[in-house]
Amino acid sequence: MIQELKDNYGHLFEDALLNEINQVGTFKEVPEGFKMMEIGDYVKAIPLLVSGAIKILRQDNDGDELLLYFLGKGDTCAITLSCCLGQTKSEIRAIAETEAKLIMIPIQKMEDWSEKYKSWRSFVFESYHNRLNEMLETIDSIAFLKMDERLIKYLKEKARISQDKTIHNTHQEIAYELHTSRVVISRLLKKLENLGKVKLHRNHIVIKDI
Amino acid sequence: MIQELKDNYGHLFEDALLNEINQVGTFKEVPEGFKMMEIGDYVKAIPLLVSGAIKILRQDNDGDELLLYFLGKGDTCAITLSCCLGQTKSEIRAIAETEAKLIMIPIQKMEDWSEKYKSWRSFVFESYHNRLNEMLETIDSIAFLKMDERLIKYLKEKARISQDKTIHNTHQEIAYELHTSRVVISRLLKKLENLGKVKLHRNHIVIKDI
DNA sequence: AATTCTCTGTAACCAATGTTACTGTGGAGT
DNA sequence: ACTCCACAGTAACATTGGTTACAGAGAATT
Repeated sequence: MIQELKDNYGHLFEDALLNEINQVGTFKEVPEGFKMMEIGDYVKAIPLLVSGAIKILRQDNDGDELLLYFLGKGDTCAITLSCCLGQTKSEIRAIAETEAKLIMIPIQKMEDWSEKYKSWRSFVFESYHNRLNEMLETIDSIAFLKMDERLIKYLKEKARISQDKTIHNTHQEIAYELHTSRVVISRLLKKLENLGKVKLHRNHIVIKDI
Repeated sequence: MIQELKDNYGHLFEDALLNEINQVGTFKEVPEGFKMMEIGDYVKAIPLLVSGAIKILRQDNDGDELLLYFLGKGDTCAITLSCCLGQTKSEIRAIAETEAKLIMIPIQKMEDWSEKYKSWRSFVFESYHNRLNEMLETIDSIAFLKMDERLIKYLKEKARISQDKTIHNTHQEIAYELHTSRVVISRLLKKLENLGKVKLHRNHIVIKDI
């Protein structure tokens, strides 16, 4: 039995299912920044995240990016599930935000387990539920918040998901994820620094009190 | 057998399931503008839409609204499914965009059918898939499009879903759904009229060529 | 016909955000 | 030490969208 499997999903899945996962799943470790899925890719396996974090990005026709949300341990990617079932192309890009460990499940098992295991069905539905809610959160942020509020929310979320009060990104990188320009981010960050909420450095930002 | 059920879902569900739906489902007809679900409501039944259209709205803490998407015939509300399973409150508001006919399914059947019927599982997963994609579309619109493009998209979508080239709304109502102000909408609509794309009237807008 | 109300058109102004351009600075590499 | 380069700070300006204010046009009511 893969230890990480038991630790992270033991309370969710019944033993028979855990055993099956153990048999057909493959363990995978990816470094920070690893591109796990690109827009247009076909999905061949369902990832169960056991440690680390993954960021999910959307891109428009002009190549403009936007961060949708982060996945943490115990999460799976509902959009991936969705793609698997429909055999459709990915609509999103997934990149490892930190180094991450995953168990990959071949998609053929999906239908099989959905019939056999109540706990698997619950897990899949729960995942969809969580992801729909994340999407609603994202929509709220874009539609109802101003850029300064979005930036604060972004910094908080990033610190939470990576468990690190220091954000290791340039202003440009943050600008990409929030779909705005570098100058705007620099401007707002400087304001936050003047308010004592962050401390700015070259290539990283330390969160003080937000 | 409810005729609308067979017409709309006959090709999707196996006969045994159709029979069960027929037995436990209740037929419901609602007028245009009927509020089918409010934020904070608990969901007691899953709606299968057989005719008409429903709009799904999001609201922030200040009461500001935003249209998420429309549901058409053959659709069900994935957010509702999601709420049913988690027994959580609704995060959205649902209002009949046109008069609509529905079949309401008690939520207890959900788990039952998920185990028994492959076609039901497929339907549920398909619904989630569609709704996630609608949400992505919505995010694209808000994040990447300017207000004039969003307005055009909105008018098109509204005409399509109601099968009517005439939009029966005031500028104020459109402004609410796009989360902007009446003046902005009036301004942009007038531009579209000058371009020959629409014809403006009191209380309604005729789409010419967009 | 006079009154009232809602809807629309428009101007003037303001705030937020995006763009362009230039500067300085620290670190990496030579 | 010198050069190069990515990164950050900042000013000046443009654009988009939001706000306020007011006028006129229908439609409904009295």
